[in-house]
Amino acid sequence: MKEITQVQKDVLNYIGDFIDENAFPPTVREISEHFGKSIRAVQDNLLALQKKGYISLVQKKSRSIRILVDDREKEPKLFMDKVPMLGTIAAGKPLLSEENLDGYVTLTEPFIRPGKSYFALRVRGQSMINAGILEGDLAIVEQCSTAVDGQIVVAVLDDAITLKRYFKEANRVRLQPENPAFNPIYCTDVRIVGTLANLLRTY
Amino acid sequence: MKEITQVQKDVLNYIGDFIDENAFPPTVREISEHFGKSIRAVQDNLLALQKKGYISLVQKKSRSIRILVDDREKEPKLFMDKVPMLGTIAAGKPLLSEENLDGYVTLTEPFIRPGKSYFALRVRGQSMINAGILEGDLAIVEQCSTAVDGQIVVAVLDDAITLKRYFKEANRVRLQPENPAFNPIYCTDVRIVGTLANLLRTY
DNA sequence: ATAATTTCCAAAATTGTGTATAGTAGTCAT
DNA sequence: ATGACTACTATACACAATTTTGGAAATTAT
Repeated sequence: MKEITQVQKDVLNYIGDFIDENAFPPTVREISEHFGKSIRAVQDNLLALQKKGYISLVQKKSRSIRILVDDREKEPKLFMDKVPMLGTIAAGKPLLSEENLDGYVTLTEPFIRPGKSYFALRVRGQSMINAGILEGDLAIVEQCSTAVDGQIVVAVLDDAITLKRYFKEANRVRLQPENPAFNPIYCTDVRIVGTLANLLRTY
Repeated sequence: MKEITQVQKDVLNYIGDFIDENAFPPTVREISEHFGKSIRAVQDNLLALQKKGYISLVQKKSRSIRILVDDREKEPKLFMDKVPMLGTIAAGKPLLSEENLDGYVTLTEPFIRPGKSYFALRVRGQSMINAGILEGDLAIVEQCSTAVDGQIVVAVLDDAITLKRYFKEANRVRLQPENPAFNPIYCTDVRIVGTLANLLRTY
């Protein structure tokens, strides 16, 4: 983004403040009156701001200033998104298909990050209890197809979906529960669909 | 709120759509052209909408329509709020004072609910490990000063703050850890500051 | 039934508004 | 030092936009 001058910044911020107050943008004249300078001066300012991509203008339309980049310092708006919640997994359907969908949860940074995809999954069973993952907890899973040793992953095995700790061994993959009552699962053909990003429990 | 007619509703919704698309409101002319009716007709519509409090208009200013009540059906905006995160607890200071504050986490429904107050607390120690609450987890606590037997509460004891399961006994309160290596705390003078509402763990 | 409200039209009056003309002057990089 | 950009004044024009004037017909409430 091109740099803008202090004068241009002042004009841009005035426009932003005006819109906040009035819900519609100011006219060129209103801006010129506010700063006590000529109409042409403001025109030049606006043209410069437009050329630099900070605002857009529609030819011959009144109050057609639209702010594209708000330069005013204010709390940065935080990233927020709906994360699809998987319900019962229907055999033979893609994981995130309509059939498997069970609503959405809305989460914000820093739990989810822009540019990554997530889904949510209700934990079933006691197999991860020693990792503090209880039945009914909501697992927020970052979608990815590879994992690092020791990571908790969501894996698909014969149309079933499971949450386990991942370990790569010589010719196989070990999916390790965190509960002595459960045995590890060994498999050669396993599909990793995501890694555990967050755990959410509601009391 | 006064009822509006279908014609008025159509005009109001068109204005809303126009603003969504252009970031500035339409002129009376643009509305009249869109509906293919006279300028005066639209003026009457606008005046009616203004009188009923759905929009505001500024005399003689172009594009000065401001929508006060958006009649368009759209997804209900979900409740969202910043929850203060408590850091190290400074002795002798109120719990939610500036000194104890360590930023905010933003959460949404259904984890937090409108009308209730919350704070967040980073879990320290292993004392609740058998309840699946690990060191480093983020506890979302609903502020309240009473608890029900068996609930996990945040209690203040001699300027220290602790997360335990609450049990009322004959002449005292038992704060029960969820770890056999820890002993229960018995006290007569305990202040409950909240109950555990959610647990959030980031991997 | 009668009043009040709503909806609409055409045309004219009055302001508002974007844009243009014709300059002056300063800064900055090449 | 020369061009590119910035910033500004003052005035003028043409079209845009709000508002007014003076109606008429349909609907709704009392």
